Amino acid sequence: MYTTPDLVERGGANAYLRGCASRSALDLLANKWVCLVVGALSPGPMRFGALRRRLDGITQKMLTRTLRDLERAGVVERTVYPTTPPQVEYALTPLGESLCGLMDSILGWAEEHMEEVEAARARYDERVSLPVDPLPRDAPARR
Amino acid sequence: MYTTPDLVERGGANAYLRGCASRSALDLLANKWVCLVVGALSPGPMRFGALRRRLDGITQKMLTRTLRDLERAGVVERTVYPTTPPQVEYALTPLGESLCGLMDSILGWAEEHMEEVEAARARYDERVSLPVDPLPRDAPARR
DNA sequence: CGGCATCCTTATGGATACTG
DNA sequence: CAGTATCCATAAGGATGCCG
Repeated sequence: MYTTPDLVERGGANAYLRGCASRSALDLLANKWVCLVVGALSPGPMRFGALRRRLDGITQKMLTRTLRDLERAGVVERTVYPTTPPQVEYALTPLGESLCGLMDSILGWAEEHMEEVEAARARYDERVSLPVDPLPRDAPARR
Repeated sequence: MYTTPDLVERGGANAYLRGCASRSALDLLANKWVCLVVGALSPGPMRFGALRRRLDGITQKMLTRTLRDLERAGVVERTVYPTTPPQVEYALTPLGESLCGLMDSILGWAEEHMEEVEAARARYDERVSLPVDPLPRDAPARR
């Protein structure tokens, strides 16, 4: 079981309440594109087009919207070089850089555990597609 | 600037590609309720109703769906005690517990930086609602 | 108590076309 | 190049009612 004094402290009474820091942070961070953009900018500033190519599959619309949200939140900084054609470069602010560790942890967890997740899903789908298998009639039933 | 050998290694060439581990992990984890549920279960197993009360504002539908997804992914385990009325208890699996550190980091980041985010948003909204302020005409313009 | 089923509204996000 | 604007399909998610 996972517990730390800190978690007990923070997770106690009214963590997870509607307006608290964790909730608003998750409103910002619990977003696929946000995480990917921050991750992509970790190594250094990047132009719009480069970001788009790096984040395979993102549409121009979603990239623009995500970058605006992050700029507004103070996580990225947008610099326009008034050349022709225009160049727009995005970089993490110090606040944005404070997220890199987090994003890196997610990446690490992904590579360490996603296979296990896939396997669990396969087992689950296997089980639910089975006919009613009569479990042994002792202690708590697990589906 | 944030760089680690690891990040350069992992974030190189084709991280963030469509089918890779990071993408599927984000499909699972970049979800408000998923994070909150894992966080809520960190201290120990909890019954459905307790979870619902703890996660202020979640609907029964979303809680059920989230728990099913997590059960399928092997992150939580569902145990039914066939009493009347029925009791259903949810607990993190070892895989689920491997996420606690991550969730805790997010909580920590939130409490450390969300005020700064709010402030940045206020400044941003201030700036964009201003009339066209003529910037000094030197190097790169920042919006 | 812990769901599932249904209806319905809103948000998300893709495709496409146009612009400085 | 780096957007903005528009339209449209689908998904997310809330409200409500019923059930074992």
